[in-house]
Amino acid sequence: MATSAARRQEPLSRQRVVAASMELARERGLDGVTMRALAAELDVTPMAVYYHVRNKDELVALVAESVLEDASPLSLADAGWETALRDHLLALWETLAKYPGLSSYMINLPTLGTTESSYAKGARFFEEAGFPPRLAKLAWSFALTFIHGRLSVDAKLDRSAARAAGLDTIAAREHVVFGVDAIIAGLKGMLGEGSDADHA
Amino acid sequence: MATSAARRQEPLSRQRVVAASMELARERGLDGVTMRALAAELDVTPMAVYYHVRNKDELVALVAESVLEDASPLSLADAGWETALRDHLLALWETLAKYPGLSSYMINLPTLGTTESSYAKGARFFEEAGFPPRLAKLAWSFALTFIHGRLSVDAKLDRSAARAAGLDTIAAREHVVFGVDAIIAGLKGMLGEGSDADHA
DNA sequence: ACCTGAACACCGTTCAAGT
DNA sequence: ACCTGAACACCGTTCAAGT
Repeated sequence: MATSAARRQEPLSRQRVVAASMELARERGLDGVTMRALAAELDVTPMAVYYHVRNKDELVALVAESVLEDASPLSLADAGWETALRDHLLALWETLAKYPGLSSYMINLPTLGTTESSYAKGARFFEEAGFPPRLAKLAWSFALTFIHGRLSVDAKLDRSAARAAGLDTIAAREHVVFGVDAIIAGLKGMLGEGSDADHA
Repeated sequence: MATSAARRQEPLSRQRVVAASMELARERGLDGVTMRALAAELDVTPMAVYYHVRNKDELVALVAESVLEDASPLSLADAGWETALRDHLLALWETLAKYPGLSSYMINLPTLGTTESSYAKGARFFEEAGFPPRLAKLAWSFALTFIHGRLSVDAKLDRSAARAAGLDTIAAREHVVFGVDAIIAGLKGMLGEGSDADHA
C-alpha cells in the first residue's frame, strides 16, 4: 500500500513480473499466482502482464528457471559423487520447498521444469561419476523425479492442518533423506553392473 | 447419442458417477473430467452429481480408489520381495498410465491417493520382507512417490506431440524400469544396513 | 512500445426451488 | 429423496482500443 505509488513509477519488465511471481509463490503458493493477483501486486491490469510474457505456462517456466539458479550447482567434489549428489538433492529440496506447489507444476513438464542445458548438466555429472551416457540421463531423471514427487506430496499437506501440527514437516524431511539415501545406494548398485561393458 | 435415452432410465448413483468419471479420465484425461462434462455424459444437470458426491476432490479420490482396486495386489511371493515388488510397481504403472493425469492428482494427496488401509498393506509387505516398521513405511512411500512422479512427467507429454512421435512412450517405459530397478537395488542396500539392529 | 477495458469461454460450487 | 435452474466467484485469455 505504501509502496504502491513507488512501484507504479518503475516501468513493468519481464524481470519485475518474474520477481513478483516468485514472491507470490513463496507467500501464497503457486496456486496463489494468478494473473489477476500478480497484476494487483504490480499495480497494473492483468493484461499488462501478457505484454511481457506469452502466457502463464511461460511465466511459471521462468519462475522455475529462476528458482533453480538460486539452488547450489551440482558438481563433482573430492568427496565422491555420492556425497555431492546427496548434498545437492537435499539443498534442491530445501530451496524448492520455499515455493509450495512449484514442484507439482514442474513434475508435469517434459524436462521436469529445468532448461535443457541445466538438464544436460545433471546428466554430465553422472557421466563424470562413471555412468555410461544413457544410464547417466536415466539416473538424473530418476533423482529429479523423486525430489519433485516428494515435494508434491508435501505441497498440499502443509497448507492445511499439518502446518499447525508441526511434526509433519519433520516427517517430510525423513522421507526425503530416506529417499535420497536409497537413490544413492540404488545408483551405486546400477553403476557396479551397468558400467562393466563400458569400462572393460 | 443412441444410448442416451436408455441411460436416462436408470437412476443416477454413486457407482454410475464414478464409472462415468473413469471412462472420461481414460478417454480425455483427468483434466477432461469436469463436473459439466461428467453431467453431460450422464444426461444430467451438473448439480445432480453433487447429490451423490460431496465435491470434486471426493470424486477423484473415489476414482483413484477404484482404479487401484483393478491393479494387482502387492503380496510376498516365493520368488522374494524384489521380484514381487518389481512386478507390482510395473503393473501399477501400466494401470495408472491408462488414466492420464490421475497420478498428477494423487501425488498431491497426503497418502498418495491411496486409502489408509491400502497404504498400510504396502507397508506390511516391506515388514514381511524384513524391514523394520519405520523403514517399511518409508520404503513404500518412496516407491509410490517415484511411480506417481514418473507418471506425472509423462501425463502432459503424450497429450501433445509425443504421442504422434511414438518413440517417447518407449522412453517412458525405460525410465520406469530403470527407476524400479534402482529402487529395489537401493532398498536392498538399506535393508542390509538398517535391519542389523532389529535382527541381531 | 506499452498498457487499459470489456468481453469470452471456461471452471467448481451455493442456494432456492421444483417433483 | 433426487434432481433442476439460475447465479456467484473465480480462472486464463482474446481482441480492440487507447497513449
